[in-house]
Amino acid sequence: MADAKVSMQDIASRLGVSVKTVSGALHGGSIRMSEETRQKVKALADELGYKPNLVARGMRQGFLPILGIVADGLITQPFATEIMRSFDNAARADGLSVVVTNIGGRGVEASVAELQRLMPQTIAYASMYHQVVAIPEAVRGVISLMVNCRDEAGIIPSLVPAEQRAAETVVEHLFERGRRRIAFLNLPGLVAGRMREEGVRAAHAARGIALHEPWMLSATRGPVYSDRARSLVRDHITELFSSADRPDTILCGNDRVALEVYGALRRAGMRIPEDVAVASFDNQVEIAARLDPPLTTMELPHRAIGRRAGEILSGHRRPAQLVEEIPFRLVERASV
Amino acid sequence: MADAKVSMQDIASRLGVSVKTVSGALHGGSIRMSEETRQKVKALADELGYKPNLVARGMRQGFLPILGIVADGLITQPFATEIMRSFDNAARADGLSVVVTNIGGRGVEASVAELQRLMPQTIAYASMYHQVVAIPEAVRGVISLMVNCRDEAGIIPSLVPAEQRAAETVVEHLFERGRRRIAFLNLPGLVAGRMREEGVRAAHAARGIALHEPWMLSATRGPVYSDRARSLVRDHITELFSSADRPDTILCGNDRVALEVYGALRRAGMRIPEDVAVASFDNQVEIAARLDPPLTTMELPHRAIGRRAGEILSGHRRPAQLVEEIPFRLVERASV
DNA sequence: CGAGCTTGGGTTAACGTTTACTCAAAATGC
DNA sequence: GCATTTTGAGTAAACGTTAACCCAAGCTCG
Repeated sequence: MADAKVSMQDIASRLGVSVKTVSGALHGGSIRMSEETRQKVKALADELGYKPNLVARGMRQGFLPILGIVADGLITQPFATEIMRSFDNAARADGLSVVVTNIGGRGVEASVAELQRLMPQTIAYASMYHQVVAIPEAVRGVISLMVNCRDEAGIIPSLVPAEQRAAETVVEHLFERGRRRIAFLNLPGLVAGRMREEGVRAAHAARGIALHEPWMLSATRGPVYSDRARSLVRDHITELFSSADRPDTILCGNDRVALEVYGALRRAGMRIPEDVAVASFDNQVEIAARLDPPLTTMELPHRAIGRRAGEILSGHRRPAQLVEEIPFRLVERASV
Repeated sequence: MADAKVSMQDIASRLGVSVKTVSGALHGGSIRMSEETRQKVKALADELGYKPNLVARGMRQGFLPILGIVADGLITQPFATEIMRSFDNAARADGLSVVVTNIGGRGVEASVAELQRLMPQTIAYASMYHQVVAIPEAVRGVISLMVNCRDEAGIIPSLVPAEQRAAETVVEHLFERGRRRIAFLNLPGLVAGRMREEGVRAAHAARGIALHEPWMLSATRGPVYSDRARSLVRDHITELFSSADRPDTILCGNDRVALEVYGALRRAGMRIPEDVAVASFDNQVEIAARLDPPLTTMELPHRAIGRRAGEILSGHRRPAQLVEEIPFRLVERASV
């Protein structure tokens, strides 16, 4: 109908009431008012196409319906856009807009300061990968949730993937499939890597199956797996299959490592899964689903993390505990 | 220093001047005022760590320092995050925040309405891939730039990749490398595909080299290349190399098609580039750089588009013309 | 039936900025 | 030296919304 901006004043004068009456009628239940007046106001507001001016309201209340995100590499890395997407959906359902600012080179404090200019309702810190972040004390009070990471001081509520549990699950799954001789090509430089190793050990212990210590290997020289580490993976595979004492399964630190492992195994003449099973973590679908055979992998719960974060930040739920762990999902494909 | 929010009023009363004086002093040059007062105000503002309240200013002026983006699949598709990233950088340099809203299933009007609630300074429409979009008349006036797409009515300034020019460039490059018999596995359902075909034809015409019509092929059945079209690509390759009249180059509609072509050629026993060269469009690095041999491809100018869009939207430059074409870059690798 | 309570709604003042208007003092021109 | 212009800065209103406060009328209850 009408589209030029309609203010409460317009509604009020047409109805011969005061602005406060209009505000009260539209605002909700708490203000006492006759049902008749309320309906009258609402009807006219609808008819005129009234949209509240959020900026004016924001000035009054001291904040805007905005959810600020300090993104640590998030936009940059396409892999983690899942988080953003489900986050965005959850926020929109509550009438909140999401404003993202990348840390870039600036540091957390500058990023938070930039966000605060728009007076967001809440600010969250979201990381592209599972890490432990040192949040400067000055901004600790203003960040209300850590997404896909934890703060070093252990003060801010956090949402992280249940790494250890995921490792236990996949190892358990391998046991069920009759695999007993598992080699782990881990990424030990990362938080996720360390926790997954714990899980692998715990799963073995729980079943009373001995873990072959020399098979706990590193897929990387530095902290992160990169193309430069390719040869290292190949060497590991060569070594593993040169002796008679061979593993029946290669568990990989992530799908990219698995990609390399596939190549190395093929070169070594091993068939997957007949001669050796391969399993992994992350479920980076561009890799995992396209490998031949498709890769069994533990899916990072990015979507669930985003959704949960949205719920918490828009106020529907409180975090279950200070560090809430979100479970992975086992994606069974043909490699086991 | 001081961090509790400092308002102009605070500065004014400490200095014994009026608020308007403070506003004038900080606002810039146009208001007449003694240089002494101005300096005094600025100094105290600095000392107190004054940050203007953007929301209050926004209410007064009717808009916030926000750049609104209606994203058509942009966040979803990691491929195009390049645009967003350089966009974000350009905007931040001007003190603007970027607010993105995904169209999702809602349609343009609803998305624009949502954005407008925050009173952005300007709104742009950004697409994940080069397309022609029908912008409803109601919101035509409010969208000031089309990014990586054009509006059907030809009214809104647009920034698009120079598809035809890119095709000319790569074909020219192939000619220079001595290739004369080029087969094109195009994506004819897309705007980009149609324009690239024009370019391929134009490049042949410019050099007076005959184009072999049966080699202008489609890599897809539907409009977009998907995994389902794999077999079609394989069939084309088989066919092309079954006769004696063979091409010496396969130009692919995009890198994913090239990926499939690599497989089909290998199966057919053809070596790249010795027996046949392969070139492509997009430079999706995860594919193009990792293929063996690495793929020569025309890089989509996503970063340049984002940067240019940021410049235009923050007001530094006007678009050169209604539809501004941003050139691709030839990325030479070993496949030619 | 009157005191006190409830109800419905108006009045007014904020929130922090910007800006149109005003006005006094200083500077300039004759 | 007086009239006029320029300069510097104050006053006040406005942006749209919310909220503390107030008041009048009707109600309940002893």
